[in-house]
Formats: sequence, structure tokens, C-alpha cells
Amino acid sequence: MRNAEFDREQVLRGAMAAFMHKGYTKTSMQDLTQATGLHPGSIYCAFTNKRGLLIAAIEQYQLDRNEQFNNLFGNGENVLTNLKTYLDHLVIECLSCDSAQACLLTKALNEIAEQDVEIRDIINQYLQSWQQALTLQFATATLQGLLQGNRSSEQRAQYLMMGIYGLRTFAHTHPHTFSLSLPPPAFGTDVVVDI
Amino acid sequence: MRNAEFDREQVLRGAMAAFMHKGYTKTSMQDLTQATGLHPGSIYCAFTNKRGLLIAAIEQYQLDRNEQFNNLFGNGENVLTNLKTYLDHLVIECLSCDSAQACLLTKALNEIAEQDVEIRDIINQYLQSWQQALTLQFATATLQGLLQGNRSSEQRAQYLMMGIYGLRTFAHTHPHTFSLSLPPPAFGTDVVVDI
DNA sequence: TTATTATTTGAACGATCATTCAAGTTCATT
DNA sequence: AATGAACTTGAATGATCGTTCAAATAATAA
Repeated sequence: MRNAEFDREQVLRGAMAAFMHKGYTKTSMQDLTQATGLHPGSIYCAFTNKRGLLIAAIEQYQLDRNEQFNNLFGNGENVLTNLKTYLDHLVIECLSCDSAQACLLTKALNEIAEQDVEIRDIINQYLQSWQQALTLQFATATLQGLLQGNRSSEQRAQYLMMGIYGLRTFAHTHPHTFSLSLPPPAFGTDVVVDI
Repeated sequence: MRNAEFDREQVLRGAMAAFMHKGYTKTSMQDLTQATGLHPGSIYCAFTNKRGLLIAAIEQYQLDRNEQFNNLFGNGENVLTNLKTYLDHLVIECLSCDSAQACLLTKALNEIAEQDVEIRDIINQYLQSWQQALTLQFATATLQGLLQGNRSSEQRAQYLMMGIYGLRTFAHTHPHTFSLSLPPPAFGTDVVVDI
């Protein structure tokens, strides 16, 4: 017997960065050997495929985002405060303007959703669980009497997801002048109570 | 002398469809010869490049969208009514669930923005002019006393663009059950007055 | 009609792609 | 130490990619 020499998470984060920067199709195996430090044979041994590496990278992306989410909402703070800081972090991330500003899930969804149903379903499942986590936060806020109006928590979460999608694309359209131009209205600090 | 035999618009619409369906990188020249009816040599004679064909297709897309926009807002109707039907059309288009539901501009922006600055700038210029057209509509509505609140027309247009981006991505995430699940709250008929 | 010029055709090209595989290496087990 | 299974290596493979080009064709101008 013999164990793999590489650090799986480190490899997957390298692949993530490559896929986010160039997109799936344009990222060559040569790019991936450089980004992961693995030779082609090792990649195929561990992940079957270039496609398998993408799936594994997407899974790791989801795990990382999930941990980040739980770290933020795991404290006993006010739910609305947490939601606001969550959105603030998102806006800041979009402002940073590097290739990591794109969400690997939506980026991959845009590129290959129509070609690969299996990957599309995986991505949609992750996005759905993300939305459900937001729904749970809204439900908690409602129970604590922090929210008004008669919209359901599901609706609020769904609408917030749409807003986040829009924010990310919007950031793409303003790669340089995002911070100089008008900040997206009602995002960051205001949007939560508006919803 | 000799003129081209093909119908330029028809060719570009075929290329548009191919690029929207498979994305730029995954659309091969073989796909394009089939989608346009042109042989490789003719494509290179008329558009220089595969890249040149994409740029021309994007331009045609913008022209088509622009004409559609002007047709809707060119009547003397109430501006808010027009805005509402505009969004209704957008929602219906997203519901249709074919590959044309994606906007070629945002799709190309997602795929190659980071690799090709020139194309990114072209796309952003088109999106910007689209946003300015919306700004003009909001300004007209404001002059007619149809809108309340103290947000500027630029802010409203910017926010609406973000909403449209979000709606399109959201439609991607609900390819089958979009109409069965909750319709996106406050979109279609309500969002205009909310903004 | 003839000369000229542009377009069309489609086979061929080199480059690059994802993938394979046989040889070399390493470590857990005996 | 010897064994053997799993991982690593990186050159080789066939396929496909975008692109080219010389010959054929067609339309305009003279």
C-alpha cells in the first residue's frame, strides 16, 4: 500500500482558482498540472477526469463556503446583524475585483449547465442548500419578531439569492469603477430589512 | 467585384444561437459552419476570426435587443406600464427554458471577460447603453409624477439591471420547476413601483 | 466579351487538447 | 529485508481544434 503524497484540499483549491480564472473549457490539463502541482497521471488516478476534478473542486468550494457561512451565523448574535455583515462581506469580495470574485457555482453553471446535466444538478443542489440555509435564518429572524410584512421566509431567501446573483454579475460589468460609481442601492446594509 | 452571397443577419443569428447554446470556447468552427451555413473560408473572409464572428454576433444581438426595446417604449403609453410589460416579457422568456433564455452579453461576459479585455469592454459598453435607456425611462416617469421616493433615475436603472441579472441566473438554477415553484417575488408586475 | 476582383470551397496544416500507459518510485505489510 | 500494491512520472497518442490557402466560381466594370 501507499498513500497519496499530495494535500487534497490544497490541490482542489488550486484547481478551483484555475477554473474560476479561465473557466472550465479554457483551463487545459497543462494549466491544471501547474495549478495543482500534480502530473497528469496523478490527476487521472485521483479524479478520473478533468471533469472529475471540476466536480471535486466544486464540492470543495461548497464545503469552504458552507464553513464560512456557519462560522458567521453560528454565533448567538442578532440574525439581522449577521445577515447584514454577510452581505457586506459579499460586497467587499465583489469590490476586490480579482478572479475569485466570481462564484465557482454560478460560473460553472453558466458555462456548462446546458451541456452536462449531471454537473448542473450537482450545482443546483448546492445552491438550493445555500438558499435553504438563508431560509432558516429568515425563519429565525421572524420568530424573534425582527421582520415585518407577510412574505414567507422561503420567498425572502429566494429573493435574496436573486439579489446576490445580480450583484455578482453587476460587479463583472463594473470591473474598475465599481467602488467609484454608485454602490448598488439597497445592498449591504439596507437590503435585509427591505426584504 | 462580387458581393457576398449570404444574408449577414441570418448568419449572425445562427452564430448567436450556437454561442448561446454551447458557449464561445466549446463552439467549434464545425458547429459554426453548420449554424451559419458558411464554409470556414467564408467565415474567415467575412469575419477574420472565430473571435471576430463572436464580436459581430454580439453586435447583432445588441441591435436586435435595442430594436425590441424601442418598439416597446416607442409608443406613447404610460412609462410604468411599459416597464411592467417589459419585465413580464423577460420573465416569460426566462420561463421558456430554451438556451436563448440566457443573455448573450452576460453569458459571454462570464466566460471570457477575464481573458479578453477588448470583448469585455464592448460588452460592458452595450450593457451600459442598455442601462442608460432604462435611466431615461425612469426619468420620464419621474417627470410625469409616476414615481415616489428620492432615489435617482440612475440608481433605479442600476438596481433594475441588477435585478435582471439576478433573474436570469435564478432561471438557470430552476430549469424545470421555475414556473411550479414560487415565482420570483416582486418581479414582473410589482418590481417597478417598488424601485 | 474580356479582364478584374471578390467570394466560395473544402482539403490540409500545425498546434493543442484530454487522455493513456509503461516504467519508475515509494511505502505499508509480512 | 523482501514483497507487492498504489502512486508518480512524463513522454506518447489519437482526436479535435482554429486557421490557411490554392483552386474554382461568380459578379462587376471596361
